[in-house]
Amino acid sequence: MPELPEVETYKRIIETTCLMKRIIRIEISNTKILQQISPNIIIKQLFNNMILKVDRHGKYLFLKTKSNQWLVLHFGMTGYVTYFNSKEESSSHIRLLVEFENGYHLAYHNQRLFGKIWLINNKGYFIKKLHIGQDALQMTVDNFSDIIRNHKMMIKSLLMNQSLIAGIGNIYADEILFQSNVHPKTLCHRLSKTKRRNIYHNMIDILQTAIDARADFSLYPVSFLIPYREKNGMCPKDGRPLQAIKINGRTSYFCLNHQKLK
DNA sequence: AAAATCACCTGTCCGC
DNA sequence: TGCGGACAGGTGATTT
Repeated sequence: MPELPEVETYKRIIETTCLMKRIIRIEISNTKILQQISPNIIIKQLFNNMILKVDRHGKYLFLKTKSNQWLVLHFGMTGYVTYFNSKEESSSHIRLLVEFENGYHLAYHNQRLFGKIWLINNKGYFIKKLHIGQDALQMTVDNFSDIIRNHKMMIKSLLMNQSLIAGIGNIYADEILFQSNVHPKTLCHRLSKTKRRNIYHNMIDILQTAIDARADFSLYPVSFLIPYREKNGMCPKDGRPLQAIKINGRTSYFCLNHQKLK
């Protein structure tokens, strides 16, 4: 699930529920997700601690603790968080569970185990070390345009490249190119300045719209491609069948009628 | 330099 | 009904 709008939504969930509450219990049910740290250390560090704030960079969440560390969450393909009281919430895929002194829980769910959790001291160094680029929503139009101009790869590959632009994944890349009327295989250096700027503005609009809808697809505008991204899907603009091709091993959906390869 | 391929995991859906 | 394969909103290493 989680691209930038989903992760931003998780950020807001945590911000509005979990800040400044003492942690009284930590449960870790999968150690594969933990990166270079043992469950015991995480438990020891989080116990009696609290979350002071939450930052997001691309698809990563950074939970700052009172002890001045960062609990870093990445969600992979299937991760999400929930906040709940008591045991009514039972999921077999909760990998990290934090209980606060008010009796509520923050759960990190992850079915496919592609997610990762770190506990680090230096956020800036972490972002640099993992080669995570500038967050998509923090970019300026000139900044974004220059990145496109300076590469020869396919535009969809660039949009999904986390070291160049952080936060866009397979489905929002499709959405951005669909709204921009650009074929996903268009080579970056062939795009005009006008087109580059147009893609930028669509990117910002789409991400912001998705965030405002709390990444709930059912609340997205009818003009969005996302709900139609499926086998035998139809273009929401003209009703024609969507094309499905593979780019970098990921399925790209687009409408050949108004996303032509020039 | 950039695309394709594979690997990592679990679960579901589709076709024979 | 059952089994096998393809596929899923991600990332990283390796090969072409």
